[in-house]
Amino acid sequence: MSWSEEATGRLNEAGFRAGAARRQVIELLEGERCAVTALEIDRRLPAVGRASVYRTLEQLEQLGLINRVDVGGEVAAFERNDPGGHHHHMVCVRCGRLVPFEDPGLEREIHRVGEGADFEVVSHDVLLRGVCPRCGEAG
Amino acid sequence: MSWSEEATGRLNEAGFRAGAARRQVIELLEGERCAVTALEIDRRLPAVGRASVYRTLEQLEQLGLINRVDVGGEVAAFERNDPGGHHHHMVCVRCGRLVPFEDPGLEREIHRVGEGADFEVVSHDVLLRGVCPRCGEAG
DNA sequence: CGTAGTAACGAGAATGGTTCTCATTTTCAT
DNA sequence: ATGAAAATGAGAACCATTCTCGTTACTACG
Repeated sequence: MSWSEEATGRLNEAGFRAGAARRQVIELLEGERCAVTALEIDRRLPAVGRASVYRTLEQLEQLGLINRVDVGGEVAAFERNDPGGHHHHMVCVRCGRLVPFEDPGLEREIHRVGEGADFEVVSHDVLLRGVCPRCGEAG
Repeated sequence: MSWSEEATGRLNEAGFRAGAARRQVIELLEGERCAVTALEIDRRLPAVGRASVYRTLEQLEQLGLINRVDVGGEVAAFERNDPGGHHHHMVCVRCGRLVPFEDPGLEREIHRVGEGADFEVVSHDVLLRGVCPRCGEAG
């Protein structure tokens, strides 16, 4: 079952009705492997109102179907929560490019830290900041 | 040498003049062990203009004297960069409380990931989200 | 010690992402 | 089909942040 089918099903179970705006936002997210900002979604879906974009993102986030990604504090970005594709991000401090990576060893270590903490940890984020190969060459 | 003395010295070297607004912001940060938002600083320093708060934070960040901390995408928070006290954060998803922690094993693992990456990594952040002990009791 | 040049400052306007309001449209159980 | 209630979109409101600009204050120099 694809992520968009999973998402539609979970929304139905949660008591939401069908609607064109939400369907389009979900389809767009389905086609993105990494994070997209709310405004980019809005720009790419001229037929969908801003309010609906934000509403849909909020609903999807609450159901755990997408994750919010903070890379610089300015704008929030979102990506679908694919259980098999858990990853983190490197962001280029020069050009802002966002590159996903995964690392099982790092995951194990984070899990260990969570076990030993007072908090009941439910999720985590790792962000590496640096210079991407393209900008590194450029000097 | 205290952090505020270090900061003042570095600002002098960088060619900045002395000024009352910047001094007050630095003194406030000196007294905070963890992250504070720009608006909280503004509220706590009525004699200092908003513009000066943001200007000072920008200058301190560029000199590497403070770090920006993103915990939820809404507002940016800042804390002094204490070389001996590198740490990360756990944020409570219910009450928003921010708690610092450090873990050498995790640092090693992040360093290893950075070595193997295409990026030339210059800094990193880790954020654990969960329920703090206080909120966990409350149900 | 005065002075001039210039950086630092504060008030308030502008900006831009996000959230809210509300009238209209669409869904869906009946 | 029909009607109650959810979903939607346009635009206003909101709020953190940045910008503008006239004023203040620091400091190098005389």
